[in-house]
Amino acid sequence: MQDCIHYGNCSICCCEDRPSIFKTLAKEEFDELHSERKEVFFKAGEVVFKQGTALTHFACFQQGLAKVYYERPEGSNILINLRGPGHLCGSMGLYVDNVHHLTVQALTDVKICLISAKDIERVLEKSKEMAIELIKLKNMSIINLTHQLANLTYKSMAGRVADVLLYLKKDVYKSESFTLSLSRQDLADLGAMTKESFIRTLKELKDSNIIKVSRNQVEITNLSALIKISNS
Amino acid sequence: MQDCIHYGNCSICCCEDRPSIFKTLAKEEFDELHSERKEVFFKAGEVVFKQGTALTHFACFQQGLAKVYYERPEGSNILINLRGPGHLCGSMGLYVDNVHHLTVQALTDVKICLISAKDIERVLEKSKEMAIELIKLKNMSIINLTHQLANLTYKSMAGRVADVLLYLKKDVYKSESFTLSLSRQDLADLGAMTKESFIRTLKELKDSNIIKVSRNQVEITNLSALIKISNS
DNA sequence: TCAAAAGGTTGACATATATCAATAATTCTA
DNA sequence: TAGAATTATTGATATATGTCAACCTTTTGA
Repeated sequence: MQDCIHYGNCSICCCEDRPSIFKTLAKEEFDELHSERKEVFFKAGEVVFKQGTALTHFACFQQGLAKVYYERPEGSNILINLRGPGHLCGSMGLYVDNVHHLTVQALTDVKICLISAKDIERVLEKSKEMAIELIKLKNMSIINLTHQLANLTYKSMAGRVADVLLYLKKDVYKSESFTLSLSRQDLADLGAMTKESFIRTLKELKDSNIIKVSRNQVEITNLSALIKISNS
Repeated sequence: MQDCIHYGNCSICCCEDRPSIFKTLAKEEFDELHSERKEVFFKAGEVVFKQGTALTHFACFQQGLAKVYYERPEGSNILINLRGPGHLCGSMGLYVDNVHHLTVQALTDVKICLISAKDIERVLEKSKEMAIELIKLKNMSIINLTHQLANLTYKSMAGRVADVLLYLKKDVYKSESFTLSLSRQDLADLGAMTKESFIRTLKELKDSNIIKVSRNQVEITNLSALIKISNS
């Protein structure tokens, strides 16, 4: 990674795991995005982007955790994914309708860089490398969504709960034990089930000594068993 | 639309509704893709792309209909969408792992242009317009998949069957009456349910005089009622 | 043309999951 | 710190959907 050419920390230059689309930029284009960025702090519970509103900025996450969900007309939510340091978010409506199609809400206090969509568009016109990186990112999203579609529609509850736990371990907390900043309802929304069902299935995993749970503390004690269950 | 500069018909120049990513190309880049294209015919039932194989070509559909599905390890399929004239398909693994993540199978006899992924990559390096069009296409896919995720996980069977019928009307056959080239199992896979459940629900719609069905002939007779059901 | 195969339909039944209601635990706030 | 509000948990029950088996219809191929 090239040395940082700017003072302070920001997700588009200094963050160890900044979004890949910013890694290939020439200094000039980089500066264009960097100088116009806005660093913003959100408190837990605050909404970063609201589904249906105009897409004016992208978010680069620096610190904290947020949930990204689709709000169904009748009120139920489907939680699509969680976003943390190094993640880009909010670009789904770009070149389509310039509207946010999902709501992003902070789960913990969060620090993000807001980058103007207009600036991104301008740089995309100049940097084919960034455009290609963005295509790559989009394809990765599509692959993920396809797997989610298959998993959420065909797996049993046990499999889906296992998937949720494995997702938290692998992509969110990067450890086999972690302290949740999500509510039981959030976890249930991630697995496309009711919170009662999630809780019950979680208890079964606990009773089988595959995980330890107490309040928001989770530890996966038998990973291979959990992986096996995730296939059901 | 600019006049066709080539003899014959092909999905990247003459087709009225050719994929939008080819509409902005300069003559030179256009020729590069055009001269290397391969026109191929598949018979109903033949596999165009097989999940897991190397992504060497994209497909531009000219005639016929194909189903795109994800094969689950245990054998059940989830049918993601249908592809017909003007549709592009097979680019999901581009810049990621260059592997096909879905299987594409002809439902009717099908005519497609195969365009080398290498050629596409080369042109993407030159044409920012095409890169931007591809980003747009990817975002549209992501928006669709998000809606599918929400619909398939939270709607009742009746709502999902209605969605399937409305999808066929709006995006596939573009008419309120049509002759299916999909089996009942395919339709069920589109709605994430068993074929028995699909058939039963279809019968309820028929008995309520919302649709007429006999074998592969379908007619939507009460569209507003069907739309109302699709929200349940 | 007939038998076999494939696909479609229906019914009886099992079961996974949601719903509703009551209680317990935790957190917020005055 | 107490009471209120939110969140988590558990149990009883309802219900939507899947499973299995039988039968019917259409297509296929010798």
